[in-house]
Amino acid sequence: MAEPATFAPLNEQNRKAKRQAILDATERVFSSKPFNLVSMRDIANEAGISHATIYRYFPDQQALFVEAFVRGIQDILDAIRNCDPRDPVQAMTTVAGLFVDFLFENDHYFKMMSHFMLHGELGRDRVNRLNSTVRPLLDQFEALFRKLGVRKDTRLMAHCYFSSLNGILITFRDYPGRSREEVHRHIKRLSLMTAKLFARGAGQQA
Amino acid sequence: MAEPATFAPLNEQNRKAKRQAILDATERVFSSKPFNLVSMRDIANEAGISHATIYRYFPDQQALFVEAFVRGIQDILDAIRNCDPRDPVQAMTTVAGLFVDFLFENDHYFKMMSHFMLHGELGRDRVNRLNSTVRPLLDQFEALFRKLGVRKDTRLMAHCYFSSLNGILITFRDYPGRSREEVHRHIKRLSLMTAKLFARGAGQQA
DNA sequence: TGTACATCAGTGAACGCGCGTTCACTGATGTAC
DNA sequence: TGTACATCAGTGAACGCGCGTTCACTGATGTAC
Repeated sequence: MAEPATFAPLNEQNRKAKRQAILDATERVFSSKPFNLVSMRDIANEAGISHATIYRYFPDQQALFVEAFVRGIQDILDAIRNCDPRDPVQAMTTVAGLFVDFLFENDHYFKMMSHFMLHGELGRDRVNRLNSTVRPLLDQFEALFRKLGVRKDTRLMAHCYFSSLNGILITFRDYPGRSREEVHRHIKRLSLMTAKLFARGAGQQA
Repeated sequence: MAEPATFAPLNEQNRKAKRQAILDATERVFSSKPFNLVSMRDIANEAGISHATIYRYFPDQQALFVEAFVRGIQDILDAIRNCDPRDPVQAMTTVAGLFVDFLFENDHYFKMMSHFMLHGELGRDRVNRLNSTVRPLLDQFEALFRKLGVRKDTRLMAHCYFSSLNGILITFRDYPGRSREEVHRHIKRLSLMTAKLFARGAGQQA
């Protein structure tokens, strides 16, 4: 009874490492092809395992995708969390830039997010998992508006700001006939314009 | 040579009517189930014809969907076009309300739009067809900003406004655990807040 | 140290499904003479 | 009016494909005695 206990955590570590390896592969596949064409076989192939093996680590495809998303956006969440809030007007545009840049460069996260948002067929638990992942971002936005002097409806404003940036990305990411750089510049311009608008509008409201 | 000419238009009319009937059926199916589950067989079934018949009227599924979308959003485009622009501040919120209400009630159009935006795999011609359908909306927005006194970057502002409203819809339409009415109220509140923000920000810029 | 046994990660093959699209064919309608 | 022919809308069956998931099995590793 004592010995198995010393082995269990080791196996558990092993399992975690394998899970991470599968998530790594998932991420790589996502960056290489359109979201809707990513299959379990692709991911297994990329990870160098059989596709059946994935089901030993994740109950189904949805769970795998949700985990990959949650893990993948931690970096940008941290970056935004660490944004210097002493000059809130400046911080508004910085945050917008970070958000938009990250989701433009790593557009598979964005596609996953949109996919989850558009297809409401996720189970309650998984929706909650996604929501609590995104919540810190809204908290951060809300804190900024408060620093800007807004006293009323700060949460709603955060919602507006968040969805505006989302909207810019989804609406203009496939501008036809424009190069990737042109699209990026356009998106960046729009998001900075929006950031200023919100910063100004918030200041005025206060 | 003379007789066939008198018959041809009649057949052409017939063809048009059939096309419309198929588009009607498409619309009905879209309202009844999630966008990604709509199949050619569903639509044929709803129209009371064989699924093979659809291919006599539309070259492929994409063309059918694009046509259904273009036809379907004409109503809302007209409604927004006829919006009284004499009080531009008021018009900003009215337009936002119309836009959001319509796309919330008829969310299949919204799903189609998002789908087209997310999957850049449409041919150039079809993307252009979609774009020129949406363009009047941007024109209308731009005109409003001009009325509000904005002189610079009016097109960019219209882009911001358009994508903000889009973003609200896509971000909050599947708020988990909220009733349809609650979600609608939330979306409405956010869009009016955004409209005010833009109206104010534009006025200030002027 | 050696042997019998249990566990379990990993797997290739197969299941079952639904899809968009095509094909060969039917039959009604209109044309030519 | 009658007959042979052309056209073409409409169709059910079938094609070909790819998917998520499951299953029965293998083989390596660790355990018990």
